[in-house]
Amino acid sequence: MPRAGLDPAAVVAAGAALADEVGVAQLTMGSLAERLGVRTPSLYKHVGGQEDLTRRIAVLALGEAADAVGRAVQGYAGRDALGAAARAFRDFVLAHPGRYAATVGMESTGPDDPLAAAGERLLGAFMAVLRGYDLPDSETVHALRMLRSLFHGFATLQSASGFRWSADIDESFAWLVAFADRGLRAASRAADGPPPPGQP
Amino acid sequence: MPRAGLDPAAVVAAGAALADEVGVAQLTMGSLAERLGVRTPSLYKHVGGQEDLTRRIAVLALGEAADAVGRAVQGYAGRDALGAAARAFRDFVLAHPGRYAATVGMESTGPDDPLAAAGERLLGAFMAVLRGYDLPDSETVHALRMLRSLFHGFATLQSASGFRWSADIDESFAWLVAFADRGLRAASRAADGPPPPGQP
DNA sequence: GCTAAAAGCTAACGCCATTAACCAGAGCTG
DNA sequence: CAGCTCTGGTTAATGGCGTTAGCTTTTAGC
Repeated sequence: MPRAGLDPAAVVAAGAALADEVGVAQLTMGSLAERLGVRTPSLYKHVGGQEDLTRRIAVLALGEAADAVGRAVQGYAGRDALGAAARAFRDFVLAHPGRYAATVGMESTGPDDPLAAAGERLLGAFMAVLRGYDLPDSETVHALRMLRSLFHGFATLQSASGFRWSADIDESFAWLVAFADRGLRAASRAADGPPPPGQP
Repeated sequence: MPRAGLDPAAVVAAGAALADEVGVAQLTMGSLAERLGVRTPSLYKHVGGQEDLTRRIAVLALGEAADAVGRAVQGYAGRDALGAAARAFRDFVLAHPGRYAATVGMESTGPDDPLAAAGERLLGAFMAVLRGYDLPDSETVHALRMLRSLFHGFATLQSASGFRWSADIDESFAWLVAFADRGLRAASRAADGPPPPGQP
């Protein structure tokens, strides 16, 4: 009975890959064990159970997304940084729909939860983008939430085939990024001069 | 053996209510049957199974959301309509997290799928909002997708307690709506004059 | 080499979704 | 009013999945 040589990281990585292939809802302990050439109960030597497994997959996904966005942003600022970050994030979600889906609805249990740290890193990558638009400090958190909502929403909807109409999705995404860029530049200008009027 | 007097609509309504209480992932046929004072297999006389049940819950949720947004928008235009629609949508998702969660990742099987019709109605409600900003026709679909991504993303993230920091979430939402409004007004102005320059 | 922890296995349990087969009651029909 | 039938309920059974318990074998450290 040769050993398979598994460890938690290998199990989580295989689980994430399988989730990308079949969807996180169809990720079953049995199928993952089969993929790893092992019997189902053996997995419990490495992860606490299904809940723990998807949690670790979510941590992995957030970390990878943070890396991808952070890497894409390097050397760019302003609109270019925003575009690069947006593209990197969306590409990641589309390339890894299962592991990203594992992150939605995942709540961090405490301040020392690795999930919280991974989330912070991803937020930090977007924060770096915002630094290129010199927003008032009071608005940074709002802008961050806006970007997160926008990109998370778009990626989630596209990943779920939520856009029925056949209009070009890449074109919509580019429009959306340009929209966010214009808005952020306007908001940064508002820090210098008077804010844009409420009624044109 | 007195009859419970169930019908598909009653089962779906009870399922949606239960999903709101315990989350769509914990919505089990057994718990729903117990809630209805009936044995589990009896549910199969009214719905085709769990897949069919959550599908019907999603249709119900989309229809209710469309009603709520459509009602909120009545009599308003422009920024007021956008704010009313945004508020109505978010309130709905937060009040009914379970049934809304049933809609994500739900793909309509064909053109005569009731799910498609319900989705169209919700989109139509947001389309009415966009009519207040006279965008070029070519941009309407992009703007629609932007609004959908933005609101879906925000509501989903908040519903999942995804915003860790304590900064006021209502304030962020108001900022986000104002941001979208400014951007849409700029886009409508772009239809008249030249578009805003790429580099300031 | 010996020992002990780690990593695998089989067996068993319980929950859940689903199906089959059966039964009672309500309403229509004669 | 008697009876038939359709409907909405029932119990029983099946199969899949997650999980736990207990055993065994390999590996690593002394």
